[in-house]
Amino acid sequence: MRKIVDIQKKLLPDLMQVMEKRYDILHRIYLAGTIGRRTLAASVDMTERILRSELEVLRTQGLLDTAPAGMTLSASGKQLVEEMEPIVKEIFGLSDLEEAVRTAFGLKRVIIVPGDSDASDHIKMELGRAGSRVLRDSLSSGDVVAVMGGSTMARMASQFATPSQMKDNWFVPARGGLGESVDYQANTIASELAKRTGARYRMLHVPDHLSEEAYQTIMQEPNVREVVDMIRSARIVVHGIGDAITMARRRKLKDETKEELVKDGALAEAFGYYFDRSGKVVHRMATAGLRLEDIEAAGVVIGIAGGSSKGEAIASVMRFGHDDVLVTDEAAAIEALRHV
Amino acid sequence: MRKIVDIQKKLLPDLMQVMEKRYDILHRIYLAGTIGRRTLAASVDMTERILRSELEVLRTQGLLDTAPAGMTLSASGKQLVEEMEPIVKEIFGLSDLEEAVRTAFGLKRVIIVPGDSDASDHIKMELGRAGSRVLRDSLSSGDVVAVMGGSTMARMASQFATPSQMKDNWFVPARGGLGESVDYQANTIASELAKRTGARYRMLHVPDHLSEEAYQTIMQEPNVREVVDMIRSARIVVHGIGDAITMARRRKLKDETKEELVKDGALAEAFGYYFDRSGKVVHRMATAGLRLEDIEAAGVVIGIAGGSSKGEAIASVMRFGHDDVLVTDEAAAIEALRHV
DNA sequence: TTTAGTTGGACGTAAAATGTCCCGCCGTTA
DNA sequence: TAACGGCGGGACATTTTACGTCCAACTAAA
Repeated sequence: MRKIVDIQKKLLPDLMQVMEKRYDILHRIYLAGTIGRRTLAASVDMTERILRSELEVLRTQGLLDTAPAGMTLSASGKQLVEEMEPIVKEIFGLSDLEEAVRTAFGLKRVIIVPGDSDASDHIKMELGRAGSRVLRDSLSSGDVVAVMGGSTMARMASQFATPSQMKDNWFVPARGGLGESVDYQANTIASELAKRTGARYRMLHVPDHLSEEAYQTIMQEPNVREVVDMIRSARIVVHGIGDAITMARRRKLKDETKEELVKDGALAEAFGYYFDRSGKVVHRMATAGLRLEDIEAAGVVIGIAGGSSKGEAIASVMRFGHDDVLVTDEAAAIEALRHV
Repeated sequence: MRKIVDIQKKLLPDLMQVMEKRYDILHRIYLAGTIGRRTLAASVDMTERILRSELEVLRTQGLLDTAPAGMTLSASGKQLVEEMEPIVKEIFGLSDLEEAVRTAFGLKRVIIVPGDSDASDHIKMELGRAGSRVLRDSLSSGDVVAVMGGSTMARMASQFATPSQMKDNWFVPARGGLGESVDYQANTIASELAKRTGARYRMLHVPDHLSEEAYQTIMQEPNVREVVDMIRSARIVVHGIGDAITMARRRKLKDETKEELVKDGALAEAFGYYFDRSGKVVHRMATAGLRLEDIEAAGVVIGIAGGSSKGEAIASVMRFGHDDVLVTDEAAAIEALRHV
């Protein structure tokens, strides 16, 4: 059963949405017993006319009876709702969890894929796909998108699919930083996204750990300057979320810095910043690119991370409070809710 | 698995069509390896533009890669097609059967519901629902519909659902005939259909087995005359199909008439006529209403019957050759094909 | 180099979806 | 009993979407 639903989700994403909508309507009527169109419209948050079209379909299917006093489910309508409950849980079951996470961290939107990224590579891929969908749906014409690095971001990029070319979009790395493996660098990811979508991109080649002097010098370079300005004007920011200690090691921070991080209670890392349990910034990576104020100014900030081991880190970054959208998996979501 | 799909079909009536269409597209690309839009359009029999919209969905879902040389399935697209093959067989298995029956009897359209009406009442209901759908889809504004009696027709009527009122349609009994139980009389069925749809109806109260004289007299009655004229002008005729002997018994024909029927090889009964194996009329019910020439003149003739026991009778009536649409079940269809 | 086939863009038209308003009906309440 | 509020459903202008059609740019193979 699981299988056919998965297939349908891939093949008929539009119809699945419609299905949810129609089930929602039926379910409300089921609960209300008998209810009028206008009342119902308010309750399921649709305009009256659009609801009406849906009701016509349901009536055609014989699921709905109409009387002057209002609408009621027919026998087969009631039966359908009852039979559907477990199926709906299966298909849309994570929406409750999504809503819980959304309100817990005050986010605009939360997408949760089923499973645990720590346990299976397949889930990691799904997470990437979900992330790419969110990014695609957030994109408007002319948008500049700043992306961070990391393996999750790389998977997101590799799963990105677009119906048409996006010639007037830009992808840029959110920050410099060449320390990591090339595949996972923000530069690489920005360029892959651009290639997959027909968009344009810019790279930012600024080494980590620059002295203040060298930093100032390199920032004088017109082409570096130009890229940095573009990064700072990004309307959309997409980033992964990491464990602070792991990230520090991967970035080869000095031992004393690492100790300092531990002392300050650094727990999570995102877009070059290190956060403690309460979401406070305790350290920042020394490189050019997106600053905190740019993140605050960005239109849409999307965080992507999954796996139960990252739950706490995700909670920490979400408490920081500048993300709009979180894409995660079931295990991480449950774990994150424990650390609200 | 069957169950979940059945439920979804109620909520999304065109789910199957869309799914089949998209699968078909993917499958062709799968077979072709790499193929262009125009070639593909011809191969799946769609216009170029409509195919293009579908392709966009598939591309968005990451199932499809596009290159200047043509389109190819992505890895997950290939996987999807492979996973779908058995599912498609199960879900769409009946469409092959439908096509076989359609061509065997030269019909315009065949609808087959899974199962055997003889075995389960549930299937009988499904048959009724399928029949009501066909009738609904055939209806145009202003149509006069002549319906016959019988338990299948009664179930069809009770399952009829319409999205909106049909005030300018008429339902009339195809023939007189009061011999049977009231619930199954054509008059009752016409009135129920009218009530369920907001359409108008006329009744025809003419007893069976009238003498020629009485028949002529009753036909002089203006209101009888009027109804009969309306019946004969019906654009749509809907009828069940019965076993000749059973029907003869139910209509309380005289023993000698029954013997005659047997002698003439009467096998099936439909709209008051008895047919032999080859589809030739061997007897007619003596009552007012639709004549053979009216059936030939009707725009749409819909036959509804199911159950393996009726397979032969169905084949016989279909050979008669004036039906346009057949609604039946899996068992009857298989049986009918044996008697082509 | 030519040719046939490909994608993607563009655009006017047709069709469907939608917002909006109103009417007549019915049960309830004053 | 009369007024009222909520009901379904009809109607219609308008917006949005789908669709048919044509064309330009490009590529791979002949």
